Amino acid sequence: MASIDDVARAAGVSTATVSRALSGRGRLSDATRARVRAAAASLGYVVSAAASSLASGRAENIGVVVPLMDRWFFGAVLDGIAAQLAPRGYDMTLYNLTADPAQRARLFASSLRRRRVDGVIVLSVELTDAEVAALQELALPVVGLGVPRSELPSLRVDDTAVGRAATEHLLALGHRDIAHIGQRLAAESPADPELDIPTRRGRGFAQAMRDAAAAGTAVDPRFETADFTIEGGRLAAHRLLAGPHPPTAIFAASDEMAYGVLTAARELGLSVPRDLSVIGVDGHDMAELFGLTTIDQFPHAQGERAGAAILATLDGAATVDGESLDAAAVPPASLPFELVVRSTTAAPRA
Amino acid sequence: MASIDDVARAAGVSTATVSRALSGRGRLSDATRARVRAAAASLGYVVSAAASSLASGRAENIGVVVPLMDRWFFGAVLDGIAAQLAPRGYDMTLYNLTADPAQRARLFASSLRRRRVDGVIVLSVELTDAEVAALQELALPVVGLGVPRSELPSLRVDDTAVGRAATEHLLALGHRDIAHIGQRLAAESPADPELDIPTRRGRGFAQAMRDAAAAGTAVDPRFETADFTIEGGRLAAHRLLAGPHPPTAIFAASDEMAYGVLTAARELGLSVPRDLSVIGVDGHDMAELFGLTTIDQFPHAQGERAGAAILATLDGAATVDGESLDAAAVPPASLPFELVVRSTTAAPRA
DNA sequence: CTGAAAGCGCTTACAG
DNA sequence: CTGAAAGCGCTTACAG
Repeated sequence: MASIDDVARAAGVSTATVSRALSGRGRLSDATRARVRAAAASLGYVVSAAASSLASGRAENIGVVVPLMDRWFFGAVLDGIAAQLAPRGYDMTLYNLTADPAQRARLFASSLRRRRVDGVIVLSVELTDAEVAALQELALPVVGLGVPRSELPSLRVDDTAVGRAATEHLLALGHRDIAHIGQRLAAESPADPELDIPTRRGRGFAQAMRDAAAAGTAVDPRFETADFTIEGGRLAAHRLLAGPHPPTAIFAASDEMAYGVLTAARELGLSVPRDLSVIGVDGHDMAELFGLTTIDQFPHAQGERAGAAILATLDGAATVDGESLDAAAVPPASLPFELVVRSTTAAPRA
Repeated sequence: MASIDDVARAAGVSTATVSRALSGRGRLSDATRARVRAAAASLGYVVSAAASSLASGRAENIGVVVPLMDRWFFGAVLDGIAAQLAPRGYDMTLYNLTADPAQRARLFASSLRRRRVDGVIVLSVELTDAEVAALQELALPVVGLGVPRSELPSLRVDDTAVGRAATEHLLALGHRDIAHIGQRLAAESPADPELDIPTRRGRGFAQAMRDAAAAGTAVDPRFETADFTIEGGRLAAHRLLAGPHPPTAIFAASDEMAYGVLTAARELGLSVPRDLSVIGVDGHDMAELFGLTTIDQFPHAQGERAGAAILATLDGAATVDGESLDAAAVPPASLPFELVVRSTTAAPRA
């Protein structure tokens, strides 16, 4: 394995010059640069990550904290992040944040503190105060995606608006008895950014129903709590549809729960959308296959934005040099979403 | 950020002793070890990955090469790998191997050669000869999972047996006109390990049908090629079902293609399994939801095995020290699979 | 069991 | 534009 000394010797320059030629940092004549690069290429020399990182303080690696690896949604986000990082030469190392307290403690107390990464992207996890503090003490750029914490620069879609949009679609079709499967807004509404995603979608639902009532429409909002899995959605739908006065439409806070609702409907012999309208949220891979009406939130594009945001923060930090990290480098703008109407929603039967 | 010197000073020992106490390498009195660990804990000291890696040659990081990030299957595998690596303190960095030649070249020529990882796991990708050579020149342990290359130690399920099992299930139900969607075995059969997964499943299908014919059953095998996406499966099914003499059963080489077949059947007004039986392969997340009969190959467990295999190779390499890497540390045994019968397969109509 | 010291392979002020 | 040299923060023979 060739070292920088081999390249220096082959090109007849110092190792300092090799470093400059290969990294592109510092001025250098074109001829020298070309000669060094040719020597490096012919020797198959590649800079050692450890040595470069130790000397420069740059790891060229981004840590991504993900709550679940085996969900399509996060895979799509990761793909979007990688698409931004790879062309810039950054690697991506994954950290799974489970529910296990020991595992979480290890992640924040050691894994993330080894200086292996230049920045971290945190995906849709609910963090404790101690964890947020640990993240801040990292002295590394952090970008959240759907992380309900105002202390952290975080990209997010306006989930209250998402909840409203889904509900308003059903109201516009003429539904009045509408149920929401997700998370119900608890008594008092805390400071906005602190609400988690499910709760915000639930609030959007409640608001839209309240507005409809205020406008004179006799609505009947219902809530069921579920855990964002297919099975959870299925069970919640059964509870909802078993009653004497079942809803004519269900707004599930995720596409996967909506699939569960579809399953429950089939099990009960209900025809969708004739007997029941169903709408989800995410823009899941298979929503088209199911003909599921949904609010697409473009997860791949979300990943790209998060990747771009962390790189921008890094670039900014590099320029400013030494100054505190600029959280403002992360655009506070809401991420886009879009209602996609397919065949699981229609007007209720007369 | 505390350094090893701070800890040494606080504990009243040399940095060598701190290193030994924290890494657990080398003999050391219990009292000293405890004192050093206490000092490190109270200072919040964590070893720098770069410095440790440069000095020791160990990165405590495994590279995973994946062809697609946004498929459930790979997410499940990654989750299995991470479950093995994390408790051992190993990180996992992801490398997306796309179809883009420039991107692939960059991956093998530089990303993987930065010495950022101690070993690499390669997931279900078809590698060119040059790529296999590049992997071998890495002088790093490599474990393939479903990689059709005899040069690389690779874990795999016996996909020919998988193909046979799926086909035999349909034959046992009484089907005779059976189609396979996947990859057809080309003219001559090359050396076994070099056949890719789709081709091996196709061969299993062909073998089972041939055996049935030899046993006196009048079978009618058909093949359609598709790209392992839902849409590809749907299109292939349409071609198959449009003809004058459509098959009564379809064996799709992946669950996602089977979902496409189910969609096509619905579009054509065919009832499953009354008019058409469908079986897939994978044990996909949503197979249960669809009631899809499938051959489960336990992807999460596959990831765990691959993670354990790479760690075992690393441990072996550490013990043998200097000797060439022991490919035999990877168990050549076939990975398990299992037929899961649900509601998309039944006897054909009389 | 413990320490002094060399060395891992780069990067980057500092000079010129 | 280029080089000599210090230094990044550890680990590990080598001694004792």
